[in-house]
Amino acid sequence: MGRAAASRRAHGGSRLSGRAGIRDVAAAAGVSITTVSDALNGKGRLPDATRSHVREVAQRLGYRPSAAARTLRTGKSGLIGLTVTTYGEEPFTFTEFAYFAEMARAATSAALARGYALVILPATSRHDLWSNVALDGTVVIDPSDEDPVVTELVRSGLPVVSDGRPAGSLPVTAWVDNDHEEAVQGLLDHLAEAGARRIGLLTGTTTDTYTRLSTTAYFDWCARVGQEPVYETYPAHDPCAGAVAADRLLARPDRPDAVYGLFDPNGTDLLAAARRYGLRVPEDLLLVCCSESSVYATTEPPITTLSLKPGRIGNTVIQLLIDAIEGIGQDAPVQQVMPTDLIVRTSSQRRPPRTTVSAPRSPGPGPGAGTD
Amino acid sequence: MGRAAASRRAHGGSRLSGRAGIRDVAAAAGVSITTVSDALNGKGRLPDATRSHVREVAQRLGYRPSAAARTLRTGKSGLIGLTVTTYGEEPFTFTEFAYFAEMARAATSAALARGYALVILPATSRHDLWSNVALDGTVVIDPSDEDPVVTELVRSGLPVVSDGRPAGSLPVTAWVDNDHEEAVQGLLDHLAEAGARRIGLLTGTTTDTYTRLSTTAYFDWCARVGQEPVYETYPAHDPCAGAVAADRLLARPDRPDAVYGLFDPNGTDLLAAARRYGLRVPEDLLLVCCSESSVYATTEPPITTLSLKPGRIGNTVIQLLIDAIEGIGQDAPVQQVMPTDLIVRTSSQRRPPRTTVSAPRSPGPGPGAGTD
DNA sequence: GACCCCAGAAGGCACGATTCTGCATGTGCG
DNA sequence: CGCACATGCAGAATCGTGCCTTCTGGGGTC
Repeated sequence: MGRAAASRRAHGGSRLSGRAGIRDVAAAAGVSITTVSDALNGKGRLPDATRSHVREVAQRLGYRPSAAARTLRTGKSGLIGLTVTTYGEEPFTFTEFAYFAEMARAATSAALARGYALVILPATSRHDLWSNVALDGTVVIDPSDEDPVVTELVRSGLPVVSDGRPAGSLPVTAWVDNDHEEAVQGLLDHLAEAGARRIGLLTGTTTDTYTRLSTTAYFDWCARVGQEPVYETYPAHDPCAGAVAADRLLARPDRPDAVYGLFDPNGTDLLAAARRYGLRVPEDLLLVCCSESSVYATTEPPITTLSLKPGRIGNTVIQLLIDAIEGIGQDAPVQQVMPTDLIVRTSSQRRPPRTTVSAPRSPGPGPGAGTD
Repeated sequence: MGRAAASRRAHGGSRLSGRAGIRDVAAAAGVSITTVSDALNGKGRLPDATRSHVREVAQRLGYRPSAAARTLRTGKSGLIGLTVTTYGEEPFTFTEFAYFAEMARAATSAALARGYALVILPATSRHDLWSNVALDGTVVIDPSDEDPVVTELVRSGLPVVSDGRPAGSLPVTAWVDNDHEEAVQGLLDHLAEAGARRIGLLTGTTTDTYTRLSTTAYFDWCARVGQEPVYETYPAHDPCAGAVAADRLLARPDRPDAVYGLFDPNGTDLLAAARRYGLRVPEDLLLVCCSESSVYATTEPPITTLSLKPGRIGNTVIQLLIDAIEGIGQDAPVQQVMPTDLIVRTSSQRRPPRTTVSAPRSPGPGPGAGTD
């Protein structure tokens, strides 16, 4: 008892710390600390009268439980890491493309709805930073081959869900990805149906799975239909290099009559290159690029885009991760393949469906904000 | 002593908890907990031999200090909230525009360099979420009038630095903003010099300071040069409404011969509207919009943009916030105004500087990734 | 020889919440 | 009337680390 009394005296009520603690609430409500905790968390067996009384006192004192103390005790922080792999030497290319922005938006929203918050953590950050924040789990976007950070995370026992198939044998808890093979094949079929005889590819030099799978699918399709591959590569993190590569592709002697660009800015790059060479789109050149940007609805001409539906991916990734954190649905499949969406516009149709230009951003199945 | 022994026995070494704690390191190194803590944090007075020995043992055991315990003890979590105000009823429009993306990128990078991580927290999230994460400070992007979340944060004693002047008398710790008056006036002068007689404005219905200051600057400029204001407003969070408003503006009987669009997508919107009405850019219509997107370098024609330099803003905001958190430089000015950058392209020049189209994305003073 | 000083290391409290254990008090039933 | 049982609540251990305080020798000085 002597120790308890000394301890209480040392606290000195709510004078020392600016904010009210659970002890202050207990004292003000005339109950014990246990009762306050139980009343606020709905845990113990208390009559409604006590419960509401405690809640009211806590509200009046402006009591906010300490996140650090709760995390220390329960072992759960309610924080999810959002790891963005950096490309090359670039300091941090988060949201370089609209994909990341939309994916992060959906992930944040989904996490918030289940009571979690997202912490942005680039993969290149030093390890001491990772240990400086208590995470319940991590989302990894496009993990590269044998990412040391991911390996470290998994070894420390944290659930890790990746956006994109993990390369190599990265032991992630679960992953979500698009069906890139089907997407590329369907898109190439679409171009061939529109009259393309030789389809070119603008792709990247990076080794992430998206680039590799899409490029492989292109080669497979070429082999199947008996076309010689026509492609140019460039480091995807360098926007200037993309414009140069687009130029190279259209300057080739075996110039393609249709091009698919793997990265977001390729659409405008290819359009500018086509103008330089006097190629009309879609009459002389069919164009498709993978992008989430809405600018391609209003370019001249509007450009057909392949949407990876990053919103749906971000949402799914978060659901899987939180399920793993909370230990529910462990028997569910740990990998999930999601469809893509080809938004057909003028640039990939030899005969435009209408001669007059359509109304601006018609409310049809356009690139509207699909929040599902 | 009896209590200590019982306590140590209850722990049972590193069996119970999967990860090694500081006690395990102390036991393995044959020293006390205090010595381990001092050795790893470089705090006490220890010979280098002991220090390196402890470090080696900790390394061998894979010891990672508990972030929660450290936060509880020190009161500092190393986490900074990144608050994004939501527009209207939209669930969460984070990175709707390239501005947010670039600003968040720079802020993340700057915070990381000083040992902090960013937590994404929409302003509409319920209060219980805010108390669920221990923050050392918060960045608020474009706080609206008397934002309840900001008021709550400031009252809880946390440093709050806002991107954009706080509306009303929001008592933020510091703020950073562009010189919007000067930017708009300089831009309108530029258009007038290019031959514009009647300059229109495409602006928003929201009450954030950016919109208000820019619109006011437009009205002031009009009053000064004796031009009747010609403007259309629309809810900035709705991309479709932007296209419609652009259409409205060009359909007016007093059609302007130059337009400034306050928001990122306005450039393509106005370009599309001009095409619909058969207006040539820049011959019949001069165009400028505020945007950080690089697509305007390759549109037909390339569009002059006003860059707010979000990277610099994000970096400055973080520096100010961390300075306030760590209590250094309190006598420094708590508000900082930063210049903007007008990137002049074809759309605002009556006489293009060269008759031939320039090379793609020339390495000149273009919208390159200025990371400073 | 007594005294002080100081490097080096250990002891133990406290951060603020959760939660297990357990006591006191009503209530139903044999 | 007594025992089993549910209810309402308090005490105290505990999470893992930081740091304030204390202890212990060994060497130097008067």
